[in-house]
Amino acid sequence: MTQEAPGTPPNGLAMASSRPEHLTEDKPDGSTLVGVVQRITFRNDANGYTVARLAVDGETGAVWPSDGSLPGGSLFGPAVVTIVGRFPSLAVGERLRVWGRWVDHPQFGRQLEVSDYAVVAPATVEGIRRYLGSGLIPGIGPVLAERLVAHFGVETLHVIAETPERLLEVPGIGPQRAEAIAEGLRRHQGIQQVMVFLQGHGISPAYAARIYRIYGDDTIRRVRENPYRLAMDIPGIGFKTADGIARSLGVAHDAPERLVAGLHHMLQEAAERGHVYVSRRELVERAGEALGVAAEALAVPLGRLVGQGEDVAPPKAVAPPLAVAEGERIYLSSLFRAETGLARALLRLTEGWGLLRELDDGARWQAAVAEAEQAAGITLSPQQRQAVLDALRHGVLVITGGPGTGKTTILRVLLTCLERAGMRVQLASPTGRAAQRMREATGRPARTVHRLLEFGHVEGEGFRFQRNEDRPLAADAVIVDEASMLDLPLAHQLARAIAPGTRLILVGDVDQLPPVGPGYPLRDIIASGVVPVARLTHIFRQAEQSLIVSNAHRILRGEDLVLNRPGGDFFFIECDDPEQVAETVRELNAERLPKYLECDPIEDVQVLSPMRRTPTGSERLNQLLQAALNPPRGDGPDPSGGLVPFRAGDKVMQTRNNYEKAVFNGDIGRVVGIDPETGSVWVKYPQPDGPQVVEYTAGETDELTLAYCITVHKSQGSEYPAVILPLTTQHYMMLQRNLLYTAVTRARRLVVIVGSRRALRLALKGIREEERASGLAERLRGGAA
DNA sequence: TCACGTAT
Repeated sequence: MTQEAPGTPPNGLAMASSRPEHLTEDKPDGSTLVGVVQRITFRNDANGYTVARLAVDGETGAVWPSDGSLPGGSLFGPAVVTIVGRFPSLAVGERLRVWGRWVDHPQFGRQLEVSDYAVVAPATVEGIRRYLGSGLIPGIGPVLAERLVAHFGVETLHVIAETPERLLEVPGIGPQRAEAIAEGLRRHQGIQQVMVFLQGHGISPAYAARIYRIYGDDTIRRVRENPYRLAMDIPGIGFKTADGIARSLGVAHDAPERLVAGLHHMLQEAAERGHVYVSRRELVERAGEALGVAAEALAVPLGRLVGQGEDVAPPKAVAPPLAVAEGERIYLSSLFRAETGLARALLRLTEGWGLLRELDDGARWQAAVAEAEQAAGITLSPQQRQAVLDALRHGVLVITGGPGTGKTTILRVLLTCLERAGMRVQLASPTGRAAQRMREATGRPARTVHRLLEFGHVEGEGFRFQRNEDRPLAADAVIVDEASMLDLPLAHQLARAIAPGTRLILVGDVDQLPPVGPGYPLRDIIASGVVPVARLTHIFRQAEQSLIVSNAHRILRGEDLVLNRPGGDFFFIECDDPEQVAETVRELNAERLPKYLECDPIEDVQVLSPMRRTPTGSERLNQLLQAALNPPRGDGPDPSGGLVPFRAGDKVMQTRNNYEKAVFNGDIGRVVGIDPETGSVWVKYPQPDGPQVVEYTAGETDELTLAYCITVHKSQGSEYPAVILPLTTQHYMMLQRNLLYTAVTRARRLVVIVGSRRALRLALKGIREEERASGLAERLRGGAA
């Protein structure tokens, strides 16, 4: 005999309210049952799909199959039925009310397909014991559950929820334990309720859990209030998901919050493509199309997005507007702040230095440079010497030039000069690997810009940069290499952390690939004409007649390339079929190039692909090249039994910075050993002071990928004797001048492009190239912020 | 599912 708690039980455990509220108590077309979960037969944690056995209560208004047949059980005992459906979390012992439809499964017989369910308070001692002991409630296991139930009986749940202090009556439970138990139960019930609600609107359990972690018990209220907040607050949920939830909640197609969120989403999408702002007209047109509303309907929402027109909806809280309108340009607020802040900081850094230049005829520094050259055993060209002098005499300087123009040489002399003058210098770069190269080139410590600015977790504030105008970097000069990789937000963080009086020197090649994030500050700073720029054009490294060098310049100008000159260093093999391209790449790498250059096919040849996927992408080519260049030895089974995805001898690349191992994203090495027992892998990396062998445990090998072929993006900042570049029209999206330029300039001795003429032409024309919208150059010229 | 960086 069971008694279902009448109405809403005193402890609030009956969870009728946990059901999506749009559902009525009984569905006319289905069945409803109440029972205790006996056993979980099957469960898929990824989507919550569960098959369980439910021991059905006697008189709870159960609706049985209309043909009168009893599903399972007997006429006399409690019926045990199979229920099937999606349950975000379910524990043995839980008491459920389920709604659903009877189906006859060919293999498993009659079962209830559950469309909705609610957790009901377990009302029997046994039910409560099983529920609490299920392990689903943090802090309570079977033993403790037993003790609690033995003491409080059917009142147990009521006691925990309402008068947790009474838990102290149970021997062995102290105040802390009592608190933990109450909290555990409350939390579990909260999660249950939220899970059911979110599930009802088509959100996967994984996301539901994430949402609950952030919104807590406030979840249902907040999601109902404005589902579009999810897109902003929950990582991984974008506008599209939020829009789906909104639709399910019945939010109108032209509801103001939908349109505001849609506009915001368009701005974010533009930022992902590198744009700092979007013109009002383009924003409204594109958003109108995407949202399926007339452009005119967006005028008011746009006003609300930029913080105007509070009359539309009274502000609920004093939240800063998401966007800023400046004339016809609409910015995301964060990017507007970054752009104006960067301009202001740079202008402030350049101020006051003019006076120094006038007072100082430069003689003092000229002498210092000459001394430094001597000390370093380097003779600079006049162009290079001028760059060093400019760096010493200006607040901000850009040094830009392509590969081989001597940026590293300048860096060394400049550093010597500054240090001899007793100045403190800080070296940094946007990537860990570039910082590592800087360390090697200068013999001085160099860090990522993030580490320089002490990016890290601050209690109660999340992640942020801890160096800023209030706590600037202690240095007389900050030198940043590979500055083309700085995006607008990072450049802003950097500039604001530099005190007036500290020199900022940005070194980079502005023709390489644009940064990952929005904006292209190095390009804009140069274009503004406000900051002195030292342009290095003279190429020392490669012979004048090198086609690699001259073709690199042709690429930048969009001109046709000079190809296949006998004895030359720049070849094009025409090939239209992607499969044939892949085969040609393999043959070149494995056979022809090693012979032609008398070099090692793995160490000295690097295949670069514009993409990862496609038949000529890095993933496929890696498989092909691994088989060709490092075939399995012997024909026995893989000695590691498939535990290790690599073979001894494989060329591999580290894919994220690992300071503990001192290996950085983009480092390439060779597998020198594998332990088939433990799955450990040893990789040898070349280092200036001799190769280093690094151990990876089985769990760490996911930091590595095969590197016979890598993407052009990953190759940025590296050089190789020979480069092979597959180029097909399947790479359409990626065919840009910067990409071709970057790929080609990675090669010291030889470049071979394999692909279609059309693809090459597309890349030269930069057909897909989109100028990044940015107002930084104008702002710098305007002199104001 | 274009590609790419940083941080715990």
